[in-house]
Amino acid sequence: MNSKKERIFTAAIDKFSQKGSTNTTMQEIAETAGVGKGTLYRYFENKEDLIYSLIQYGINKMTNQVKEKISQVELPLEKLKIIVGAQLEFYDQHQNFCKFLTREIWGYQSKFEDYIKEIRSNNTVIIENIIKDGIERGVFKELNAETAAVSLSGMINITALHWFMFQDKFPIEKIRNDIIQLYFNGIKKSNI
Amino acid sequence: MNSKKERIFTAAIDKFSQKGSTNTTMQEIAETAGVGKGTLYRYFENKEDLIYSLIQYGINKMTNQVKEKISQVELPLEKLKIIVGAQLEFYDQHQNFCKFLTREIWGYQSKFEDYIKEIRSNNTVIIENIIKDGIERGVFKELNAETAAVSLSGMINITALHWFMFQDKFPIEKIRNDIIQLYFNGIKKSNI
Amino acid sequence: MNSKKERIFTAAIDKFSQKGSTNTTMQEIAETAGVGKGTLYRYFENKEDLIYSLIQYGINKMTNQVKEKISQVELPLEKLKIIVGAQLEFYDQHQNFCKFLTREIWGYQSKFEDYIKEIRSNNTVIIENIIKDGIERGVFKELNAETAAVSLSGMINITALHWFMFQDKFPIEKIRNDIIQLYFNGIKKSNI
Amino acid sequence: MNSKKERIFTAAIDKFSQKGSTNTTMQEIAETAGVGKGTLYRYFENKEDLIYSLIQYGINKMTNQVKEKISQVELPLEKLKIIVGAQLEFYDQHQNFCKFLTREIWGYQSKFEDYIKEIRSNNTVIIENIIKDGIERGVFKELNAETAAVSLSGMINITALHWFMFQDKFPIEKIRNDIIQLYFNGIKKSNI
DNA sequence: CATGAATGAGGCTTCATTCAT
DNA sequence: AATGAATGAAGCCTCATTCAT
Repeated sequence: MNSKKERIFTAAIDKFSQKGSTNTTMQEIAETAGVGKGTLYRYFENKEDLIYSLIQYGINKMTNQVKEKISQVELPLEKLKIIVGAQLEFYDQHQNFCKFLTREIWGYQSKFEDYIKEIRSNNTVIIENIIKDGIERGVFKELNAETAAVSLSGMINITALHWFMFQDKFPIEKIRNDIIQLYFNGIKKSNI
Repeated sequence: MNSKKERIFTAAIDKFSQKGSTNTTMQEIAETAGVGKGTLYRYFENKEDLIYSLIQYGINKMTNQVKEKISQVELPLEKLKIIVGAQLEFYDQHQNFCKFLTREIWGYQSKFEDYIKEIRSNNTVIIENIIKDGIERGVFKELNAETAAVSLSGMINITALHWFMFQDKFPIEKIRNDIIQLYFNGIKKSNI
Repeated sequence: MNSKKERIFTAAIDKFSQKGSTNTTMQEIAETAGVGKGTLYRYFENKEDLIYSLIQYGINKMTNQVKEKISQVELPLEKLKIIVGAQLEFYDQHQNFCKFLTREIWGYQSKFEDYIKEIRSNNTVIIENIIKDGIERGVFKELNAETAAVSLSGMINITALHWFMFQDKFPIEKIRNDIIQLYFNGIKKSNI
Repeated sequence: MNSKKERIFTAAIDKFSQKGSTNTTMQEIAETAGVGKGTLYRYFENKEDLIYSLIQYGINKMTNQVKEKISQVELPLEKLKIIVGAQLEFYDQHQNFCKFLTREIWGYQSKFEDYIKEIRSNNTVIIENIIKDGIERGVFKELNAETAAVSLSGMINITALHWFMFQDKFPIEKIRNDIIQLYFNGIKKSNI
């Protein structure tokens, strides 16, 4: 990856996460990246392309990181545990990207449609498949796998976002344990 | 509430949810509402004010609806059950507002900060308090109440959004049951 | 003169003199006059008409006041003395109108052309004729009467404006004497 | 001075003098200058800044021209003579600017306040000081120096404006002599 | 008669994009 | 290849004017 392109990526994520993509000017990105405005257009067709590329780049990075880790274990339960940890870790390392992504993904219908589908298939579907596998193996309850998968995604994503925005520190281990506990066994105390 | 103001509200939510607030022009809103451009400015100081008012109006409506319903039961468990149902119901009735809100709320610190705080205290905190109550009563596990509350919010919110965007129908009862089941007892099959 | 029309006139002069006619809205005038916005249009065709009428009204008032006074004396010298005093007095009584007028008169070419001509013939020409008369009678030097007339106008007008803007009080008698002294005998000390 | 900035200056003066600054659009200025609308904003922060800069630029130019000339003579009488000539000359060379300036300077307190003060101190005060000097030396009458200075300014300014607007030619030498004659010795024929 | 809600033309300004250097 | 001056489409907002009440 070209180092100048990386600088632009970083600058763009930085700005986008602070002010949103629409409120960030190409000028600002160029300045932050320390390149000329015209240079942006050597690496990206236009602003939209920059946003798309950014989403794709980040999603791929995150998905690959997650995929690699879950490939090392076999059981659905273990896989989900790893996903929660890996996802939180990634968000922690890339808070800005996380904010940016959340905002861009739940937004437009039209143009981003395809990208969103792709993100979905790259992300939620992974979880969905693990859950289906778990249901088949008889270790998970017979819930709608899609709902269950999206629920987990929502828990992780929104909790991370919430902590970023309203708290100073992000106690990742504690949060991970709570989410796993919650998602696996529920909030109710088992009253043997 | 003035009927023309309501028309503007509706038009704005409609457009904002489709294209995001920044990509929607005042012109478009006026046209959709069937009023003149200048009329918008009789009811709202400027575009920002329109967005603020919209968030506030919707949040209040939702919160009131939820608050009223949970006041009718006593047990934390029952309260949470009702919240899941009421929240999904509201989202179902106001899909566009739900999309708009999710998009506006997550992302930037910005000038919306205060509103977001308020929204939080009006919404997540309700859940948080119920959970704290449940923990004290010994019916809920000793998790971080904040994380647990935000997790539930995330589950409901993102699941609803997901169904709106990727599926034709919104089987509210089924989803409600799945989420409650998941949140109360977890995904793991109890292996007595 | 209708009292409501007078109130509008007064309000308009007040606002116009403070912010200029272009920066004053019909709304403001209506509010200051204590009437509805629509009412303005019962008395004036449009904003331009209001400005025109205002200029005309003020000029007429001033000219009449001056004309009446100079008709009481015969000699050119006496007439000029009276004009200086009367003009300063009028400006003093109608500072706002004076400011407004100066700004409007030395402005546009096009539309106001006719009005300006009229103002000129109503005002400067009076002085010009007195000067011509004085030259014929041999009491005034043989200067270009037009230049001499406009010069006096400029002296009076700009001096008044200057005092309004940069000094708290307007010592009208002192200024009148200085201007007369200056205009009649010049600044040079007569060196016997 | 950047040539494109000069072109904008010239275009702005041209338009402003014809229609007043408030009735001139940035669009028009851009077109007249032969540049794009956006280009104006590379050279001036906004319309107000353009007006300010214009006033300042012109005033400085005029004042410098005058100052330089009067520095070459010593006697108050000579200095004033030169000022009348230099000022008329400048107005003649920059008729449009003269119209623009007169219009902008007189009228409102507003935000231009500071600039007007500066203009005053750069312009009228020069005359005022010469007059004070002359009074001390015993060659000028003991009039209020401020009134005397502003009077001369008014004579020159308004006479120039008058000739520009109502006459085809501007017989600068003749006007200069008349004004000097008038200001030095008065209109009254000395009756030995 | 009087009012003020409603309108939309038009002004100022921003910013993605181009292109000459 | 890199730059940033230049551009003009497009957005927000104001305000003179109209007209139903």
